[in-house]
Amino acid sequence: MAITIKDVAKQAEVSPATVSRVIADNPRISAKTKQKVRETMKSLGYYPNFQARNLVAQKTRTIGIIMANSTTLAFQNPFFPEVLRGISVSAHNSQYGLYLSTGATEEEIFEEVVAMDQGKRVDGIILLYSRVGDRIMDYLFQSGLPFSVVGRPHTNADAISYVDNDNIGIAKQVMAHLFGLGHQRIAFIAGGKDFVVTLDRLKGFEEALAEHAIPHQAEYVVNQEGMQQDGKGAIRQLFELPEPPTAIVTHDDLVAYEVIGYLEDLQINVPEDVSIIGFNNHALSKHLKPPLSSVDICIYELGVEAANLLLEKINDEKAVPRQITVSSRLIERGSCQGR
Amino acid sequence: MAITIKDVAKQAEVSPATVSRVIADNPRISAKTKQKVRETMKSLGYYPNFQARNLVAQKTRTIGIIMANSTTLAFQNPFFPEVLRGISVSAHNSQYGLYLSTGATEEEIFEEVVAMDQGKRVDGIILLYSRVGDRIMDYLFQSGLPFSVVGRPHTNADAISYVDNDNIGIAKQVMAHLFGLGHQRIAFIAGGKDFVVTLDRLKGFEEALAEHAIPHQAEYVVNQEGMQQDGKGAIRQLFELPEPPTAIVTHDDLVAYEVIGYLEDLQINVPEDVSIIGFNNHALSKHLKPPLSSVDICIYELGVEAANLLLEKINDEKAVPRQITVSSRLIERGSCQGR
DNA sequence: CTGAAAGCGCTTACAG
DNA sequence: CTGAAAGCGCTTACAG
Repeated sequence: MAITIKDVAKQAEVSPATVSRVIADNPRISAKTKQKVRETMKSLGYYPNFQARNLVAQKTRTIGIIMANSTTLAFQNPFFPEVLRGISVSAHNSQYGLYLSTGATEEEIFEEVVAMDQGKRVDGIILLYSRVGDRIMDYLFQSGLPFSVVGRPHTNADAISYVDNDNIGIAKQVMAHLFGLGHQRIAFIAGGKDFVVTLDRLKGFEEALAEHAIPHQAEYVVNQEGMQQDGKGAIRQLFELPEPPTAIVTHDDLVAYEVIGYLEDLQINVPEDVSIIGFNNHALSKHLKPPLSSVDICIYELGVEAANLLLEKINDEKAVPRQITVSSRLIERGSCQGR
Repeated sequence: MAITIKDVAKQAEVSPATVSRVIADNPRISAKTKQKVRETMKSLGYYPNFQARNLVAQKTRTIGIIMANSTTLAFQNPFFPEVLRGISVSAHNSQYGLYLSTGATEEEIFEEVVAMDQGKRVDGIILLYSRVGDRIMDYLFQSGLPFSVVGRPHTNADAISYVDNDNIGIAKQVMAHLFGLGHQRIAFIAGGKDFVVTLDRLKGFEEALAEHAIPHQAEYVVNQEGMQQDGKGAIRQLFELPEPPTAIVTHDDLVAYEVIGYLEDLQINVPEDVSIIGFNNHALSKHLKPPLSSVDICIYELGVEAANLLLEKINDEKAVPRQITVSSRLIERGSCQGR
């Protein structure tokens, strides 16, 4: 059996209450007593039991992290580890621990969220994604449990603390860059279509076209399902169009390189024949050939700020929901060319 | 205030003890009572409080995950998310949750491990790496807390449950493949030098050379520190040797592509001038040019088995330590050529 | 088959 | 400045 507060109390010849107060560094305890109790704790190797402490304190100093369905490609790209790194740093600074969802299906994850909330397993939750009509977000919204989101919520956004990039704006900037190089026929390889980030970037894409009076052709948009089922075929189709694109924007660098691979098979060269821009600025993108122009969305900062927003709500019951826009910028490399 | 067991008891007109037994599905409770209590739980929206339950049960149904220093490049490559996915699946199947270390330095992580153990915050720990002379491993070994390791422990390996690839063997296989293609001067870009996985692969590398009576040249081994400080310089140096290598083995695919980038800058072509093989079989490696020959180490399985080993120890106090070797195999693509 | 009581290891008003 | 007591929300021998 582990050392308890009673063992320390007995050994130090004080009451358990006093030991507890020494742990909490209560100012009403004399320096002498504190000293004595602390020595005893040390000599006995005492460590407070978290379960007991949490039970009476009615809090856990733990943050729940909800990630999207782990069977998706979410795990392939570096978004998850990088955002987690940001969250870790912020949580660690405030002495919070991290509890991870493990479910593989949306149903399982939903159950976990309910259990985390109702079972008082965490003090708050960070939702690592935002999708349209998400049960989990709806549940959190009505639960009263503090939470924050990485990504703009599709509904009730004003009433929710979240971090996001200016996805519409950055998509327009990417388009402006391509327009500036003389491109008019631009394809867009989009992420999962129920993710708000996808909708926003697509909106920026379309707005940019509209502002330049370029008609929006649906064939130029390839959705994630199309890429996953038959990426090669999807790209081939794109270039069998009567007017094939001269530039491609993809929602992720890894996808960009996958596309570049298919293009090489089709004898289409990047950037000579077609320009390409990715998102997420993968560590590899500056080393590979061609070096990829990519949008750095500052994933680490997204994580840090999401954790900060959550901690703000945890620490202050009536903190007003805040929204943080993390900067993003296009990093130009060698994958685009004027025409 | 949340609904407690007492509320349910009152409403269902039974004792709290009975409600507790219904939750545990105790066979001594009549079907009728169970039915009644369950209905009441549902109608009140009752959820058991984990803290309370854990406190009395003296266990947490939570697994602690210790990852290496998050400031390292560990986060760049897909090992971490993939091994975590394996652990998640196994943990979820057994209804265990995951608690993550957040520390940025070894000291911080050590403190967390102690807190997880002494504070009874987790039922066991999975250590995601194995390095020489690791305080954390030593602590766990003497603590009595169940734990398992991804990677062979450097000391006391027989007394510890761990999963690993046959790193010596697979390194030798990689070498045999290159020998078979006629390569004799082979460079090795190694991982962190205090990781056991690095030592094992290096051992396989050296044994293979010895078996082929090829002298081992220290200049052909580039360690991680060298790559991180000045990767480009390190590769240039390699090819300024009087007898430059004709093949390169790297500890990770991403590093392989980084190297390939430097080689292109040096006007050295892969695979015509130099062959290259990576480890970890990154999702991208089949799409990129050149498609990279790579060792698939089955990261997901490593995670699954590490979790299984831990659960085995958690569920059976006196379970004997077991070691699991997860298969690994070289996947040949276009990055090697005979000479 | 069910209940009353004790207890898991803490914290925190309430007294003094 | 310190202690005795009650209580956080459960579980589990012990009775009956």
